[in-house]
Amino acid sequence: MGAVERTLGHKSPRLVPLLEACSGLPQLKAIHAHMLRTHIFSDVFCASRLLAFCVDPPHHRHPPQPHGSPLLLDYALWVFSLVDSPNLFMYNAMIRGCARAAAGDHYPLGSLHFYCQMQRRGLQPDNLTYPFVLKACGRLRCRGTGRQVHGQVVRRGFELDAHVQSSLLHMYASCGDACAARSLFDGIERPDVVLWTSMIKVYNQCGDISFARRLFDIMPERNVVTWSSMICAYTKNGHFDEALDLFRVMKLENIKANEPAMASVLSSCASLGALQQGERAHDYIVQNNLLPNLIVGTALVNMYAKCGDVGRAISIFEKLPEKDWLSWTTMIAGLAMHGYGTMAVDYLCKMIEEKLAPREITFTAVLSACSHGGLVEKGLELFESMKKDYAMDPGMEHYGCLVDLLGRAGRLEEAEKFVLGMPIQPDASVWGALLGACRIHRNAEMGERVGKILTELQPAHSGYYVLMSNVYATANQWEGVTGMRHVMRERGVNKSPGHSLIEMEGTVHRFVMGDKSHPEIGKIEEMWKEISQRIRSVGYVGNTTEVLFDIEEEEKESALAKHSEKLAVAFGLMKTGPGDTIRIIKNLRVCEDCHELSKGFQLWASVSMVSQSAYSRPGTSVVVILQQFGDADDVVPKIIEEEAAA
DNA sequence: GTAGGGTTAG
Repeated sequence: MGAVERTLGHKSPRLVPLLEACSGLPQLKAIHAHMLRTHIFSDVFCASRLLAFCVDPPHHRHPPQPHGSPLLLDYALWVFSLVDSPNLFMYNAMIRGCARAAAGDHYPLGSLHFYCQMQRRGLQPDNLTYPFVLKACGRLRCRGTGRQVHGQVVRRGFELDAHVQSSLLHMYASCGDACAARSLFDGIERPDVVLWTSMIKVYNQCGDISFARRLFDIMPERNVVTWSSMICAYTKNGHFDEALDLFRVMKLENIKANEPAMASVLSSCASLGALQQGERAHDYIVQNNLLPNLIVGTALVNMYAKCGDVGRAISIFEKLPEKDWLSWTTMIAGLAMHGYGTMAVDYLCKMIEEKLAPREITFTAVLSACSHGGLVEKGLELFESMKKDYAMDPGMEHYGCLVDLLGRAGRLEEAEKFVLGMPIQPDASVWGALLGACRIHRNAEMGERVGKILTELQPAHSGYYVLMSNVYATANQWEGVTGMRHVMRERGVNKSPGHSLIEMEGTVHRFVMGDKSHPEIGKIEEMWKEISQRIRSVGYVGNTTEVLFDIEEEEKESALAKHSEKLAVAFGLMKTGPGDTIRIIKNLRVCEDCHELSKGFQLWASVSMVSQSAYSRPGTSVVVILQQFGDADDVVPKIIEEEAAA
């Protein structure tokens, strides 16, 4: 028998300690039943305490859970409906609970409903009502309603309350009204840290991140939240280097980062493929005791998977004390990137066994795992299960994955039929997946048909022109290639430069095709010459099918030699020693020749390729990982001899 | 008699 049951056995249990000891809904129901039996529920104070428990349960305070508990909130809604004339406290509790609820729009709407109802019943809202009414307006992105509430705030004289002010700023930020936020802020005489920090969100929301940074630099005081807000803003807007730079400054200023900051730092490392910096962030997290935290843990899994170390990702995932649907999905997506199709499907099964329902993006991840792992039948089966067992309408990504699945397996006609039979209008990503399959299986006839549709759908997207001329090139139809280049020039489309990133001693180096700007470019080109001679001696012939121009074979090879991934490989080999790992992150897919070449390296290195996106199409990122086993000079000839002997 | 507030994350 627990404390609650024991106390309930007393003649007149004291309510407050009883609720403090209560650990969840079953015990709460016992207490509620007792209150109804003994008629103390009709006491407004007692009923208020019960509601307060539902909205802020003591077991949710440490660690704080910003969204509250949906089950308890629904119970609160029911309890509230049993009360004849609720008081201000009870209305505030309901408005607070609904405004904070995690899922769906109907809860924030509930806040507005209770706010109107209390006034109809003659109750005056107070300064503690407004922060949550405004939060609800922000979450609903109702600028009109928000402005009306702002008017009522002024009429009732709460406009000088700092909490109300920051709620107003936040509401305008969420509704995208930077002007209103700015004029409000300018009217505040001595804004505090929180108000300044809210302004960072305002400018972040409307995309003016450099202005947000200017505010950050000039504000009189900064706290941890200010720092993490700025780091998060950089990450959200794709300024990953700036995010990591700011984290560095933060450490120099001896400010201890918190969980949200670290989640963003890890996410930036993931996008940059910056494994070393990610590892350092991991150390920092351990040293500062920021684990176990569900979100930070998931961010670590994501970082290790995207940086190419799926083994670490798995071991961290397995040790997470708590996992939700998103941590499972992140793990499945990580396995998909590394081609572990069967394992990804196993993890989906385990997730379902843990009673966690897969969501739409979970299916995107597992379908892409099937397509990268060649599990065609399993993929088709899961696609059906998604519709049948989970009542989901597949989205564009799911159709894209399926086209990719069929296309990669060479079932091109089936894939095309599937696209034509889709219940929603296929977009460029779906056609792009089919075009990619045409290139792999060298089907110029279908490729031309699909490419025409694509370049009409997205005339400014360079990737599809490139892919289409690749289709022509693989089929040796050079007139087609020249034609495509002509159309591109006519339409003003430029091939967006592919780049390769490589991290050395914590610095990320960027290479683009034919790039001469790197300070060590001379040595890099020397290194490349040496490598290419050596691999040529073991039988490497440049795969020139992907060069866009109709030029002589030798020239094509030298065009290939300038590919950014090769510059990065050469640089990596220069800077590392035996046993080191070389990781290269690409913004576009790796060209076939560079892929072949990396495979060629397997003579003295272990190579794997990882695509960072759900399904391959022009513009996806690919990670090339080279593991050096030994010094090229000694090892290569030896291995070759051994191979020859075998 | 009650107690309740603003900014940051995968």
